[in-house]
Amino acid sequence: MVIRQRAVHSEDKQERHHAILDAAERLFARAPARVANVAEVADEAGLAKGTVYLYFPSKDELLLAVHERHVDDFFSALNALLAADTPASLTEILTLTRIHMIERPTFLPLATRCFGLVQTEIPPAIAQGFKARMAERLGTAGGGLERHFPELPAGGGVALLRHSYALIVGLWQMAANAKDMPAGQANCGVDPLDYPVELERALRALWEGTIGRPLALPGEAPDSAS
Amino acid sequence: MVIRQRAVHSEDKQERHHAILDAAERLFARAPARVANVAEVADEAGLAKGTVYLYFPSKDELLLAVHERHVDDFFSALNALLAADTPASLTEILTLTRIHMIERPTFLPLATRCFGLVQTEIPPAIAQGFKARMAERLGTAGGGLERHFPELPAGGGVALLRHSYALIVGLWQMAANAKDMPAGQANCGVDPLDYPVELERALRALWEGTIGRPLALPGEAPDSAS
Amino acid sequence: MVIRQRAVHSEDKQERHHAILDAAERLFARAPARVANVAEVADEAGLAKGTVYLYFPSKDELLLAVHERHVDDFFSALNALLAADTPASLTEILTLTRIHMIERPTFLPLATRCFGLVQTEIPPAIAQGFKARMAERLGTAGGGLERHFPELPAGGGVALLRHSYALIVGLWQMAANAKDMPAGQANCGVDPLDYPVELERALRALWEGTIGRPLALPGEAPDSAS
Amino acid sequence: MVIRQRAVHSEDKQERHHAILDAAERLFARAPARVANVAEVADEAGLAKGTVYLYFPSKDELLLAVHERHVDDFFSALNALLAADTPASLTEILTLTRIHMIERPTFLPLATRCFGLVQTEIPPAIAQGFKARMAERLGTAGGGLERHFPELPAGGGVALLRHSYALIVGLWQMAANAKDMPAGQANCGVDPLDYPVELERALRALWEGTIGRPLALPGEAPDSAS
DNA sequence: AATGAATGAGGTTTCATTCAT
DNA sequence: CATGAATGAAACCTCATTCAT
Repeated sequence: MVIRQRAVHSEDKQERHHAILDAAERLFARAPARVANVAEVADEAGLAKGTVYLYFPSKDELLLAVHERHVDDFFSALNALLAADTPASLTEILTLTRIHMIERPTFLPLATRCFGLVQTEIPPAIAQGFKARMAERLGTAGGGLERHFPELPAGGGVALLRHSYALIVGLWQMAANAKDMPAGQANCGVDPLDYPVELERALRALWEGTIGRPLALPGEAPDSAS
Repeated sequence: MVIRQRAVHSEDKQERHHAILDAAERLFARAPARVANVAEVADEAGLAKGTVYLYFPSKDELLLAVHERHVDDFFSALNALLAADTPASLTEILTLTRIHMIERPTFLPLATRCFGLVQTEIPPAIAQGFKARMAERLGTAGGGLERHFPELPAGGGVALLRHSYALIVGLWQMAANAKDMPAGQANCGVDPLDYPVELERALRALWEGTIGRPLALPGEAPDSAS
Repeated sequence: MVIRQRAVHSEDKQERHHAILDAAERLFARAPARVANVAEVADEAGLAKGTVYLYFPSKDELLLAVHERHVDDFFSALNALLAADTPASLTEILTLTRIHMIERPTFLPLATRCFGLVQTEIPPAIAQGFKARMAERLGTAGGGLERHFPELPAGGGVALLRHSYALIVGLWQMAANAKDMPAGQANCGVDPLDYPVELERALRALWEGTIGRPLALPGEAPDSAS
Repeated sequence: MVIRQRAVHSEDKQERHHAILDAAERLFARAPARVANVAEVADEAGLAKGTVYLYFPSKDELLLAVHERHVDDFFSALNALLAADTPASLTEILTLTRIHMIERPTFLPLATRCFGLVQTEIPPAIAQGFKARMAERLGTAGGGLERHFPELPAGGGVALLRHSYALIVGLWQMAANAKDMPAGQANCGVDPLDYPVELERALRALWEGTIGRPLALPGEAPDSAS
């Protein structure tokens, strides 16, 4: 066992908090198929099982916290992009998505899992807090989006983000399930789903269908209305 | 038809099979938050626990079978629509979606759950069979779609169906999460998500963005290319 | 399913009886590590599960019947040998043992298993019947032995047979357990147990120790007292 | 010594370990016919079911540990006897056997049961460890035996111990089965088997046959070669 | 006599959480 | 604060036996 000092100061506690989240994320990245149990998380963090419960009231809320950190990272980057004066392109937004969601191996499995948690396992009060914070981030980003794409009606930014997120999560689940499909004739002429490619196409179609005009491809001029 | 004490004939067995699936679905509809255990399913079906195992090799495969029946119902209806000579409208397709997925209270929770099962719990051979059957249904429907919407390139039908399904599932997960959001200022100007409405908008945007032309609203002329 | 005629005559029933015993023995020979379940036995016999219960009151008694048939075969051969006028040699007796017990792959695993059954699972009345029949065979053979080896006191034949059987069964269990012992230094200079060789040595020692004089080796003159 | 609520130190854990083994042994002694389930063992030890699994990875390995403790006790005593300078007599060895095997009511039923376990239920790695430890004990004792009985060839000590153990176990199984044999004529002149008496006779015969000279009876001079 | 569908008791194991130390 | 031993509910699955057909 690693002998660790006690976290007496608030900053130390923050550090522990992070260490546990990191450990959980690491384990999840290592084996996205299963959720590690608390003992493993504690071990990975160099702590004892009981200590985890000093920092998180339950395993579910720990998982939710990991997820919320993911979401936060994405929205921080998105809001930074949208806060700038220079018009943002769909391509730039897609890049953010790729970095924070697609290529982060834990984002999507965890998002899927947390959806169920918030529904059922998390105490309502906690769940509401989570939802409220999500709504706030969403509102900010949605507003920013509307500034960059004036075709969007009021509320259209939020809606477009929601739809996009739905597509990202939903398509990933399909892609994960379509993997290892039998080859040959058995696939009935249905190509296996290449998630990143397919997602970009789908998002582009969604955005163009929503905004009502073609949006520049990478390398072209920015597609925000000037 | 008389309900036999024992399912001796093949048709009786089919009936039992269905009865067990029905029982599982009923329980799941009653409490989508949790998956009933096998004892409950057996009870609900009026059978003994062991009997369930005569018809399904494991609990997971029972759940998957419920899900597959859902999916089958939807695709049957869709293919029937697409097989007709009269051009199909997006509205008609959306109606099918509503009936078989949105308003069937077990479809979406179960779809979400089964995604995880197929990934990890189901024996690979069984999982592959499931995926192959899904691919076949998808291929058929995708081909039909391409006949009705000639703007779609080869493979575009399958892709559009996939994207739509992704949107349906993903947005439902968001909507389920957004429910019970705190009212008042706390919602930060973000309206709670009305799933059916929002989904229809999103799907319409997706389809119009994909097909490249406006598709008629309900009450208007059919939008398939004549 | 194999459609079979009903066994109406007594001889037909005997035949079924045998068929079931044969099936059980075949399965046990195929996988001595586990006891087949009743469904497998029925299947192997080309019958339905319920039919097995028409011929044997329980699975345990079926197993015991297989074992008793084994034992019977051995004692029949032994008694035939001892009934002859020509003196029997230890070598001849060891040969019988080898044929009926050692090289019959089901004898020893089943003997071990049945020992437990008779103790606990079999109804006392049935168990007593089995024991009484065993005692009868043993008494006959013991008497025969005493005629061939006059050094044996009254009762010494039975005792020697018992001791021999104990050695056969006990040593087999040790040998079975010693198999797959780690090689190299780890075996502490203890050679792995070669059951047939070791058993012959042990039996010879036991018999010579009991009878009190050297008994001829194979190829030598018969060792029965003339 | 204070019985701690929680076993925090290594020695406390050893104690718990023992307590669980003791509980299992007690239950087995009480009803040798059946193996208690884990819940019963836990109960008997005053612990919860889960706690047993903190100390033993599975029920089978718990049983094997009880058996190994038995065997260990016997070999410790035997090696202590053989390590002494004074020559050991067969009588002394038989006494050890009686104390540790015959009169310990759990030794023989458990040995019989464990034989099957090691064959099939225990993971190979664990089983090999068990076998290796058994081989080591056997090798040590066999070597000691050869010092006390110089007539034994190299390896003869191990062999004699094996044969003796085989006789002990095998004859016990016969004796246990012969118990409750029907009285009167039905026994065909075969006396019921008095295990301790019969075993002593058989062992004596085996040892004399192996060593090649009469070994003193109790009360006589020591029979080790001087 | 034959079948095989139905039964349901019975046992093992996991793991989130608590709380004595 | 930190630990990790202890808990015990929860769930799955097998299979000998019964009995309606």
